[in-house]
Formats: sequence, structure tokens, C-alpha cells
Amino acid sequence: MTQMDFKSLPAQYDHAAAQAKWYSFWEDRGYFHAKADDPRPPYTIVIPPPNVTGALHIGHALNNTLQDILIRMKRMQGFNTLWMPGTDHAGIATQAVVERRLFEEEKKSRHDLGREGLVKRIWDWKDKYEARILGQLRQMGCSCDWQRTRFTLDDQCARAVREWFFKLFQDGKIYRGKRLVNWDTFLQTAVSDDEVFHEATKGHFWHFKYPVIDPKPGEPTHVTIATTRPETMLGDTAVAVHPDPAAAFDKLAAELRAKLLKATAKEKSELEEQVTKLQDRRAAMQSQLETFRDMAKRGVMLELPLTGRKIPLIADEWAKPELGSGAVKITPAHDANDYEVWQRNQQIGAINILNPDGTLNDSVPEKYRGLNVKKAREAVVADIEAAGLLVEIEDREIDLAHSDRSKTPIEPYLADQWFVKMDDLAQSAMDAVTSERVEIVPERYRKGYLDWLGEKRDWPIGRQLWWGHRVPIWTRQTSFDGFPESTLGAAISNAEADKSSTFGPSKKSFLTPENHVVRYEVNHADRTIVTYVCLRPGSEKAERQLELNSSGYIQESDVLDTWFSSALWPISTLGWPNETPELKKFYPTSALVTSRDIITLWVARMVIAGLYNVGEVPFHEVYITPKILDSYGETMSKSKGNGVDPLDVIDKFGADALRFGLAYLTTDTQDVKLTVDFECPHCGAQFAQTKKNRTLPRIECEKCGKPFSTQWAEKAEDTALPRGAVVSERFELGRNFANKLWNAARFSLINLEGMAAVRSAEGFSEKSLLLEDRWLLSRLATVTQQVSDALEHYRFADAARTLYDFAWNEFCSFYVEMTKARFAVADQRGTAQAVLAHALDILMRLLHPMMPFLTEEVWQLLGEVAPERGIAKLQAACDSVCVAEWPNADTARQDAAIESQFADFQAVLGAVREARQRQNIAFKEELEFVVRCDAVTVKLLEPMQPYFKQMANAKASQIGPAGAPQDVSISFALTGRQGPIEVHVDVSRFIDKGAERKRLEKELENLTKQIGSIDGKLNNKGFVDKAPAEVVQQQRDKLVELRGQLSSIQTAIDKLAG
RNA sequence: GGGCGAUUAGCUCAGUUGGUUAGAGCGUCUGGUUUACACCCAGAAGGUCAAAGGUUCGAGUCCUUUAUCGCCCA
Repeated sequence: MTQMDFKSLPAQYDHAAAQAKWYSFWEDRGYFHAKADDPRPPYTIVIPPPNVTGALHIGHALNNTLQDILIRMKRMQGFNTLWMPGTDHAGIATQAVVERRLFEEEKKSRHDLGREGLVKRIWDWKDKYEARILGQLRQMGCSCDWQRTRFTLDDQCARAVREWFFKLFQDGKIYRGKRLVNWDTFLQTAVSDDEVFHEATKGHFWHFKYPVIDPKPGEPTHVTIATTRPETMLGDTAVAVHPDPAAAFDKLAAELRAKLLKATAKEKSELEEQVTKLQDRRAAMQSQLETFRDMAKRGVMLELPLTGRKIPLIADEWAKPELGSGAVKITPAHDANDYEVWQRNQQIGAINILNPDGTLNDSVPEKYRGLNVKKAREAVVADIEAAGLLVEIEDREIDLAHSDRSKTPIEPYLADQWFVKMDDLAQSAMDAVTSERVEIVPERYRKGYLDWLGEKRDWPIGRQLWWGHRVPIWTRQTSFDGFPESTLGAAISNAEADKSSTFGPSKKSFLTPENHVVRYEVNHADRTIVTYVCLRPGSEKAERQLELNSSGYIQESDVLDTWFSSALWPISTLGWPNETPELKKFYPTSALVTSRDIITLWVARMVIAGLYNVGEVPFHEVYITPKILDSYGETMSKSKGNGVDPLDVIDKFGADALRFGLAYLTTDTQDVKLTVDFECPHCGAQFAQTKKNRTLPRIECEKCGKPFSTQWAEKAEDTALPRGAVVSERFELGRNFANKLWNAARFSLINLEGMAAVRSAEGFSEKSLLLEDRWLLSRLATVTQQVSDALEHYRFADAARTLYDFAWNEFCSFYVEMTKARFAVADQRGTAQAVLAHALDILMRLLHPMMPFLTEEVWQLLGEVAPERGIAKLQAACDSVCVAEWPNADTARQDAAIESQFADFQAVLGAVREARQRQNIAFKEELEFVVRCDAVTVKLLEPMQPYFKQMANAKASQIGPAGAPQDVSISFALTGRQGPIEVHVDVSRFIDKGAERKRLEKELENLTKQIGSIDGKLNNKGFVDKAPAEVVQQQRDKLVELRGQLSSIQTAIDKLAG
């Protein structure tokens, strides 16, 4: 076998080359593919499907890296590992992006294209970004089972959506109702509360008078109301006053008094002022409010200006006696609070005054019809003023809801919606968490989940969009003019009972009891019946039949909320509703890794859907990742322009560095701030991304002044410039670590040549293991335990830090350094090689989940020189570290005594090195030193002579109980395992006595302080009596030690003086 | 208004059930080219653990209050 010349390996780790080589290697060998008939226990994660609106940023990189770390570890542990990949269609978000571009680039609206045309455009968009996203995941090294890639809008997912909807409809859990929704007048759809953001804006508070109809003598002739949205008065259906003003005032006063009791002096005066104000107001207004209340009870009507309508004065607690006039206008169709008032006072009714596009509809007087909100507002205010009913206009800051998607103001709007009843469903998902069938990590996120579900608010699932799963319901409206109303109830219950109906299409053979469910809605006002037919998936023929003109059914035009399909993700991807082998094998899945903002939107709904459809929770553990913020502490987002593209980081630092860096940041408590820098493509200078420059299409380098383009570049003149990457220096840590590992491996490879021959000739003897071998093996066992345990419990940062510290500070800085001296000695060579190869092997396995490319590169090279590895027993290395067995901690090799002996050696070495640095003595100059210590330590240190030479260019001239300092030396008093160790480094040729005395005096002061503190503790009776005996003993030992050190330092000082 | 979290070195962050003199990376300073690595090596300086009070023999860690910041819900 011809061996590679390892010396010719590059001195820097070539991440690009490794990435290009190994990803396809793993994929070609099918390592990522999980088979349903594999008998090994399964370990499954479904990816949180990234939405196809745009490319992934570093937050996604974090989320997916963590999943890959778990998956890769479990794969090595011998599980049948499935990581299910895919993307999400993200209904409103994607449609909004495509519509916006359509408008920007072609000045067209979606209506110009029509439903089919727009949907085609969105599919094109989806294809492009899906490819981009999946490509990014590959670049990161994600080991997804690509053969199973799904999309929430593909046929398989569509079937699952249809089936779930059908089941819910059949069970009576889906209903249609009128609800106040957040209406986006731009996109013309309802958006959920979660898609709305609030912003304080400058606005006004208008006060109007409504005339009272036929007031009794002495009663007020007008009621004053106030509003921030005057145009909504056209939809008023009542004015409310409080039913018991006296009680309301009493309550407020009581609350203030309670606050006052607890208040600080500073708050007190302010509260007292409030009390006075309230008292004044009460004196002035209570009797008038009671008059209004009495009028309301009597059924007094008001004249609603501009409309010619009469509306009632009602008593309802929503009216606040302490605010404004105490009376409040009620517009149930356009205000959430007023809607609630309507629910309590059904007789007042509700009037929707808006068209879907935000203009006023036919329910308002003709002159306002067709006006948009802004124009209507101006007109109403002008007309009210002209009528002499305008009281005043206040300036006021208003909290205005905006649509997250279109950035336009939201109008509360009464619309027909499909809802899912949440009572039992929410309860089932709560039970799953309280019973710990689903465990949320970190635990504090449980509360939010349970609180949200506990509200059991019904879920509005319809979206007035074109991109999504269409509601699988066909509707027909028929008149029942020909039927006496009294017989209707009976007709319908008959129909329900035998699934055939006078009005329904039951006689047609295409509808069978299995494939459809029918529900009816009787509308007495206009004497119609609406028939809803829900069809099961796979009834395409029935769908076509229903849509024939003769039967007059049309399919609902709304599509379903994206989360309705995402909720099914863990089961739809595995083939549900079919009972596939995959579903049997891989469901419930093992873990879900996601971000906290979708615990309610997504996680809770997956639990609901899993339990409802399959009867089992979708996953056993949910790990919530930290969130990545930019240097201002803001969340990263495409629209803000502060996102970092993982590919930029990979280009510059490598995928291993990205992944390791991310794992290193993932502690369980914190969000993570990342510095974000531009990198100039001309001169390579890095400078901070700021709020100002982060959305510019072109930027001039702060250093060389040359311009470069950014992600915002669109004009040809900008895109022609070279693109500047956006990176973060935080990943330097990972890059440096990767390089360190690479070089340690390179050193090992160079020195392992011929190893196999030596090994087989000599055999292996346990006795040939030196202290440093035993130390390393002991540490390796402990590190293996710690890393496994940390990853098992989602403590990614712990695992990363443990590996970093061990690999750099122990393996490289000590073990590898020490082998340099041993390789020079023929009879030590074999053992050192065996241990080195073994340690490198284990280290690569432990690092593989975090740094897959580097570890594979090293693994393959190591395989060339050491195809068989191990300590007592040789084993052939596996073809790829990707499927190598996860290390088992060799606990028999853990040895605390060895570790502390080694620590003594490290301390002595450290003292010698410090002496050299203190005195600025070049490494070339050999130092001599004396060690005074007990006999056991002598035995330990004597064999270490070669290492003192190797690592500090120093020689111990004496080691023993009688070791005496040279005339001019730098002295250290150390705490050894057996007892005190004094190190005296002979610096007669070099010393700066003054500096050394200063250092020693400082040391003396330090020791004195410590001794004082321990003395204090030991003289404290409380401590001696109450603290555990071992802690007290520890302090006593410490005191003795410190006193010993004090005297050695004192001696050293005296000597310098003398 | 309610809930959750944060505040530790110049910066970004660790710090297990309370127990030696609170750690790391970057940055700063000093000095280096030794059988891999300057993306390196050997050292150093740098902290009233946000503030106040409490529990305890002992508090960065537990409790209370306050301040500032962030997120979620209304």
C-alpha cells in the first residue's frame, strides 16, 4: 500500500475541499436514508419546515445545526435515524411576497392574473426558493433523508389536510360563524392575531353629540361620545352607559386606596392626586350618569346623526364612568370590545360598513358609499361639524394595528369564518404536556403553552387567499319559500338521520355515506337553507358532479390557514391517513427542535392533530432553541436587513466553524447577540453593520473607500459591483478550532507512519503506558461521558465547550507536545503512537455531530495510516465516521490519582514557564530549576525531565525533599497533591531583582489576605459548629498549606534582599 | 396591566444541588519560531457579579423590593 505524504497536507484546513468531497460521499452511500423495515430502534425528527418566502438566515442555521447534531449522534449510537426534511407553503406570507413583486415589477394586481395565473407564479417562486433552502441545508451538512422531502402543499400533504378536515367536520368540530376578524384591506383577507403588529401613531380623539329622542323634562338632550375612528359611527348600533355608576366609583376608589397603602413616598403624592380627581369627578357626574342609566332602562332611543337611524341607549359595564363623558358608542362589527357588548346585548345587532377592499359599503348613506376609510373619516367629521354636533377634537397617541404582511392598517371587520372548536382538542394537548407525555425543554416554556391552550379560543381556519389548501366544502343556497316553516326542523333532522335530504343531492349515486358529510344552515330571515357538503379526499368524481351546473354547488373559495397543514406535518410526512409502514415505525417522533415564537401556533396544534388523528402525541420532547439577535439585540429578519446568510459564513469560515460556533452559543437560558459586519470584497476589511447602512443597496468600504453591493442591490449599476458578504466575527472561534484540530491531526498522521508494523511486532503491554497516557485515557473517558450526557439533554454549549477545552488545552497543549519527546525514543514510540491514534479516533467521533466535514476528512486520512486502532484491543476502523460507533466511556480508565499527579506536573511546568516570561528570558536559553517536594512527588517528576526540556527548555537540577534554592532564583510555592511543592528557577544570569521582589511581595500580601479570611472563618463558632465537617477540614488543610507557602515566599524575599 | 427572561472583565458570554482566590473567547499588554498549527506558542493585566434589604456559619447562586432592557399575552 502506498501511503500518502502527510507532510504535504496544507497547513490550513481546507473547508471548501472537505465539504465538496464528503457530503456526496455520505449521500451516495445512503447513510441519510432510513428504512421502515430496519429492525433497529428508531430515532426521528421532523424538520420545522422552513417557509418558502425566502432563504434561510443564521437563526435557521442554528435550528437545523442542532437537529443535525442530535441526528448524527443518534445515528452513531445505532438508531434507525430519520430526519424528515421539507418546506412550508406559508400561505399568506408567500402570496404577499409574490403579489408585492408582481406589483413592483409589472404593476399588476392578482386580479389581473386571476386565481390560476397567480397560483402558477407562486409555484414558480416556491420552486426557486425551495431549491435554495434545501441547498443551504446541504451546505450546512444537514443529514436529512432527502428521498422523503415533502412540501406542505404537495399531494400527500393535501390528502392529510382533506382527511383531517373531513373528520373534524364529521365530528361537528368545524362550524361557520360570524366573527370579528383582523381584516387586511390591501390583501383582502383576514389575518390572525399573530400576524398583526401594533404601533403607536399620532391621531385624534373626536367628541360628538348624539341627540336624545323625546327626553323627559330635566333630562339631558344629548349624549356625548368620543372616538378615534369617527367613520365607524355609521355602523353604531347603540350607546352604552354603566349600569351602576356608584358601585363602579366605589370600586375604583377602593383600588386606589389599596395601592396607596403599598405606595412609596414618591408615588404617594401622585396617587393622592388621583383620589382627589376621582372624588371631584364623582361629585360632578354621578347623578347625571345615573340619569342616563335610568333612561337606558326605560328604553330611550338616540338619533344617530347622518344616518337617519335610531339606536338604543343601553346599560353595559363596558362603559367606564371615570372616562370621558361616561358614555361609549357601540360598533359591534368594527371593534372587539363593542363586539363583546353585542354578545351581551343581542338585540342591538351589528352593521358591517366596509367592503373587503376597505371602502364603505351599501349599509351607509349613499354619500359615503365607496369612500375609503380616510375620505369617509373626513366627510363624517365635516358633516358632524356642520350639524353642530362636534364638541371637540383632542390630539392623542393611538395604538394602531398593522398587518405584518402588507404593513397597512388593520380594520376590525365582521366576516363569515370557518372555525375549529377548541374545547376538547385544546384540553387533550394540555393533558399531553401536564402528564409529561410531551416534555418541553427548557421547562419554563410549558407555562406559555398551557396558558394559551387554557383559553380554548376557537381557531379561525379560513383565509381569503388563493395560495393554500382550499376548504373542501361545497355550498348551495336554496330557497324554502315553497315549504311551510313549521316542517323545516323535521325535514332537516330526517335528512341528518338518514344522510339524505329533500334539499341535498343524496339521490345521486356519486355521494356515498362514506365519502361525504352534509350540514344545513337555516336562515329564517331570507327564507333560505344553505347546504354544506364536505367531501373526503379521493372523491374527485363526486367533486366534479357537485360542481355541474344542474346541482348548483360551488366550492368555498377560502383556503385553510397554513398552520392547519403544518399541524399535520409529523403524520402527513409519514404517509397518514394511510397506515404506512413509516407511520408505524417512526411515529411518534423522538424530538422536535424549534423556536419559541411558534410554541402555540405550531407545537400545540401538532399535538392536537397527532392525538386527534392517530391517538398518540407527535413527539416526546420539544427543545426550544435560543434566538439569534444582531448587535443591537434585535431579532434577525429579511425585511430588517440584519440577517446573516449562513452561506456567507460557510464561504469565509467553513461549515464546521459555523456549526461549532452555533453549538457553542446554545446555552439554555439566553438569546444570543451576534456582531454583524460587512466584509469589503476589495480589501477584506470588516466594519460594523449599522441600522443606517443595513438596508442600503450599495456601500462604500470604510477602509479602502471602494463601493460594493448588498442583498438590497436591484439597479444594474449596483448589481454590477462585487457583492460584500455579511459575516460575524463570532465564527472565528470555530474556524480557529477547526484549524487547530486539523493541525493536530496532521502532526499525528506524520508521526503515525509505520505504526501498524511496530504495533504487531511488539504486541501491547499495559505496563508500557506512561503517566501521560493514563492521564489522557482517563480524561478521554470523562470527556466522553460529559459530551454524551450534555447532548442527550440538549446542553449543546456544554458539549462544545467540553470538547474545545479538552482538545485544545489537554490533547494538543499537553499530550501531543509530550509525544514529541517520546517519538525520539525508540522503545516509547509504539505506545505513544497507539494512544495518539486512539485518542484522535475517539475525538473525531465525539466531534463528528458538530463538525462533520473535518472529522470525516481526518477519519479517512487516519484510516490510511492506522486502519486498525484501539488500546488493549485493535479494531478495524469503520468506512466513515458518519456511521462509526459512538464512543462508550471507558470508565475503567478513569483515575483521579493519575489526574492529580498530572496536575502537579502541569503546575511545576507552569511555574518554570512563568519564571521565564517574567524575566523575559528567550526560549533558546536553557533554564535550571530546583524542586523541593516529598518523596512521592519526586518519583512523579523525575521521569518528566524530557518534557521540561521539550516544553520549557528547562532542566531540574535537583528534585527532592532537600532541594535548596540557588542564590538568585524565582520562587513559587505550589499546592501539590501530596503537599507543598516549591519551585526555584535559577535566574542568576538574568534577574531583575526589583521586579521579582515586587511580585513576591504582592504574592505575600495575597497570601496574608487569604490566611486572614480563613482564620476568620475558623474562629467563627458558627462556621465550625454548623458547616459540614469536611468543609471545615478543607479550610484547616488550606490554612496549613497557605502558611507553608507564606513562609517559602518570605524566605525567597529574604534571599533576594540578602 | 399580566407572564417569562436578562443584568458577571473593554466586548460577547459560561458559571451544575449555596462551600477554596468567579472562568472562557475576542480585544489590550509583554515575549516568542521549539517535530502540527501566527487561524499559532508562552505569559500578564483586567471584575464592589445592576442596586438595596433579607435568609444562612457561608450568597454570583435562594427570598423580597427597586432600576434598566428584551420577549410574549391582553
